[in-house]
Amino acid sequence: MAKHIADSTVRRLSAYLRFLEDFESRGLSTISSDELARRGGTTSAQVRKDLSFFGSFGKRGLGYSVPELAERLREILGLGREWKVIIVGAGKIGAALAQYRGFRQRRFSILAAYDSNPEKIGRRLDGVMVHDIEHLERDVARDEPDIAVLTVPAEDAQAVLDRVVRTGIKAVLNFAPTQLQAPPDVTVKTVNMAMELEGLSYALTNR
Amino acid sequence: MAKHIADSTVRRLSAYLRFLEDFESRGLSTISSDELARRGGTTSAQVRKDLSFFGSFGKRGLGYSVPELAERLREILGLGREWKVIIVGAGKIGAALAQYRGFRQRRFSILAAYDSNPEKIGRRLDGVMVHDIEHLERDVARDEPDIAVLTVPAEDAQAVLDRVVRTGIKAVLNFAPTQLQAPPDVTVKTVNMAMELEGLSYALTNR
DNA sequence: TTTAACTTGTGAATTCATTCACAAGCACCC
DNA sequence: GGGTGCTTGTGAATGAATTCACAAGTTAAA
Repeated sequence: MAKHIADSTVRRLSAYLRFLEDFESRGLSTISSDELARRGGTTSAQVRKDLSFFGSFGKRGLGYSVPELAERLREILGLGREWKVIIVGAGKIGAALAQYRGFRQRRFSILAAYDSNPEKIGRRLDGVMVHDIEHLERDVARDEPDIAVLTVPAEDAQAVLDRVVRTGIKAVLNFAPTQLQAPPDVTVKTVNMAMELEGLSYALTNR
Repeated sequence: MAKHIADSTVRRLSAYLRFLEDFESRGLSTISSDELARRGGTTSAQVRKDLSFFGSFGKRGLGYSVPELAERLREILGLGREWKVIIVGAGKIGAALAQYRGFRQRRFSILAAYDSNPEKIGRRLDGVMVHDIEHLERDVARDEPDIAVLTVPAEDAQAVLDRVVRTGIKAVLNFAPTQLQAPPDVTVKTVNMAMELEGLSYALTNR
């Protein structure tokens, strides 16, 4: 990939794809940047600029072919294949994620969960087996998961991340409310509910 | 508030506060912008600029007083008071949130959960009672919650948000993977795991 | 074929956010 | 008191993201 694409752009592409799939299922064949923008809470210029980083997919005067654009976005986002996921931390959040439909819909397949608590090891979270974290390295070498989801307490998160990174996994989704350090070739995305809540508190206070 | 403060700035303030509280508990009395930046994965200039929007809290040559800056940040973020929260949707994610420690730590107190499924109504999620959503309007009028957390299926999210907005609630944390429309005086923050996962897929694909 | 109505793709302009760079202030020591 | 070493606060410079604005391409209808 020649140019660097902003994170915000990738997030919007992801949103556009969702609308396109909705349109696709309703049998619509074309859509304009304007319509896509209205759904995505942005502007038509933004939609066209976002897409222009990757090529020109539309027809002037007409708009975009829904199935074609959807397919191109799936390609760009790397959703044309299955991604293998492990969950590290079998607490409540881990359990909620194990049954989350969004994973399957996008062909993210959950291989296993890991925990250090003997009471949890051997149980199942919605069909996902909880293994002893001591087997993490062995299992990763065997199953080659692409993504690790971290749902461990904040105080353990950095140590667990370091361990995950050493296994060679290059993508991590972190739910611990803490800033993590990782080498540059490992992508870490953090979902931080505490931060969102404080954003709401700020908004409620300063108006 | 005179100037408009960027979302990214507020998120960083939130991160700084977390480190400050950590320092506070370890009894440290001062901290430099440089140290704060190292922890927060940013630069010292960024830290100072962020704080400068709200005043000047440091001492040249010395840094910032840890308890004082923490207190100021709590004020700025509106964390000096209790916020009342309701959870709408008593599925797995709602259940995970009901027991999430981060709420209590920041004095976000969960009043109740709501669902339309008769099997869930009357049960408890970690001490939080699940009520019939038909009582939402009555209960909101009585209890005056500040924040609604939406953990309903994506296809119901907009309708439920509209209903929540009509009760007068001005802040919503949405977990449904969908773009929601709300009036400008209502702040909606969306936590979209699907989008984060697709960001990881993109990163893994384009390297 | 010509015209009218649309809509894309994209440089240029603008707005917004981050980084630079340094004067000014403070603490400590000689 | 003056010098040294640090660190803040902030205008100015840079960089990044968004919006503007319009030429160029497409369809459909007259």
